[in-house]
Amino acid sequence: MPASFRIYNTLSREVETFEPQTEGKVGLYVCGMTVYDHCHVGHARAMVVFDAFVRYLRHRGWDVTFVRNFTDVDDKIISRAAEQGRDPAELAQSFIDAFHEDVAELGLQHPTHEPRVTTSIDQIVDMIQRLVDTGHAYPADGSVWFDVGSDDDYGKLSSRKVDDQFSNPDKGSGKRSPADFALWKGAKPGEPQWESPWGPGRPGWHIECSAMAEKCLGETIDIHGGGLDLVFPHHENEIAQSECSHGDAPYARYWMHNGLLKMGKSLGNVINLRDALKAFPAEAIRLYYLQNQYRSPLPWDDAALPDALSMLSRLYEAREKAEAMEGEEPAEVVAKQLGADAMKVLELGRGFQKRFYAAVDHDFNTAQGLGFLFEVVRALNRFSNHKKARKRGGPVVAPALEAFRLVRDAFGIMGMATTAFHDEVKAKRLGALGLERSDVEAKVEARSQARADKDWARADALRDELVEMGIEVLDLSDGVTWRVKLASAEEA
RNA sequence: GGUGGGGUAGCCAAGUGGUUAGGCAAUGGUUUGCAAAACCAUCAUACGCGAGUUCGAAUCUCGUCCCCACCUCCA
Repeated sequence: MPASFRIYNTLSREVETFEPQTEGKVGLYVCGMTVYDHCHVGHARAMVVFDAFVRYLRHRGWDVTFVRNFTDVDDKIISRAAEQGRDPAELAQSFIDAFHEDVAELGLQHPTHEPRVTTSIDQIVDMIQRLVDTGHAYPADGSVWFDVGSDDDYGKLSSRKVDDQFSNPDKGSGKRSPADFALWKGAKPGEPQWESPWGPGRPGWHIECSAMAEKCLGETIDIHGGGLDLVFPHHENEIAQSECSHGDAPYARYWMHNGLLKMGKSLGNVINLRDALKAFPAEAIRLYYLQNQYRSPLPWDDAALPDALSMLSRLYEAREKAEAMEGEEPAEVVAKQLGADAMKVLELGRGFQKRFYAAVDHDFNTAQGLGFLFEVVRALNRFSNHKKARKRGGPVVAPALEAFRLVRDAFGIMGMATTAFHDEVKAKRLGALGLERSDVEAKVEARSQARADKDWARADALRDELVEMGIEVLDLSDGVTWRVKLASAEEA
């Protein structure tokens, strides 16, 4: 029996309790990429939000069918291909491959289905035919247009009135009304095209999602997701197409929209996901998105990923301390003997799951859920300062370790072994600063020798050189280690 | 102009009427050969402004001032 959750529904503008159509099952459709370029960090937010959402629902016992499409034929693909003298299909495929590489490194799970427009032409033509047959669409000059005036419900998702939005009539397109939109675009010479009852052409942008959703999930899907910028016109048009071709069946019961990243060409801060992944661990990028509520606009600047990496390091370092703790006694006994700090860790660790579920079940509030984890971390760090924590604290921190595992399963964060995490951070940060690991280690070793010789001046000079390079040296009680400074991250 | 969403301490940010959310930065302390890291303390009786409802409001109501997004391709 899956756990109940609540989610903000753009259709009602309220947080609602999710009611499945079929007991225990969730059908989720999320608008994917138009593959004319690399996935950037803005796309990645949507990818991560819905990936984590699916993970979480599955963790909570739901049987989720997750569909995310590719738009692999489109005006932008065609014009980009023309610019580069490439074949549009080849260009689209190359960016699909690149996307798969990028999101695999980002740690995304595969959707249940990943339909493409070019392999869904039959379903698209079929849906257009149904719309033409029922009087909701009309052919003109080799294209087919959706008749917005034929749909009384048009505008219900975006609360827009047709008259307000379209004051400038298009000329020469064959459209009856400026609000009408293309279902089928008549072929132009040299462009990709398919046969249809209305002549050769290709699908319009909106119809593909309606057709692919129907193909993979049936007439009514449980949750339709996508970026907030797609509400109008894309999702509004999807509703119109699907509901007019389905009779009474609603298209989607819940509409879930993620907020956008504050980035854009005008801000000059558009970063490709693969470039971000070169400089930062995937989990830091995931954490950056999930530490904010998914509906809020999210700032994007040079400090974003360094900050997220700081947070992530704090989590890994705390977990490492907890993992190192030993002991076999009953947790209560140890906690009582070691004092209030031990009691606090035990208490917060044991209470974590309930608080975490409560937060995330309420409109997928990952930020609050992670906030609770940081409370556990603070208590854990504090407890770890106790002399006897290392030898006897194991049972006390066991529930805290369970909390880390829960976050790993639910969000796909904290999934690495500690050493692997530190290695990845070093490799990526050194790469970003243009440093060789062997050079850094040689200098660190030289400094250790100077320290052993009590040549403090030389040791400090070497340390200054390292700091200058962007490396900070940590003299811990059990040895010397080093890390790449995060504050010097300028290139992200 | 239309539609929607916001304004919470130095910055980011959660908050589902009533117990210190959280993160980052800064300053002081513990620690250290000196640092760093970690921990502790402070900045924090914060909620745009003005009224109202309530025993009690960041949270509800009304008014008001700003900001942002979308309305053209966008995640």
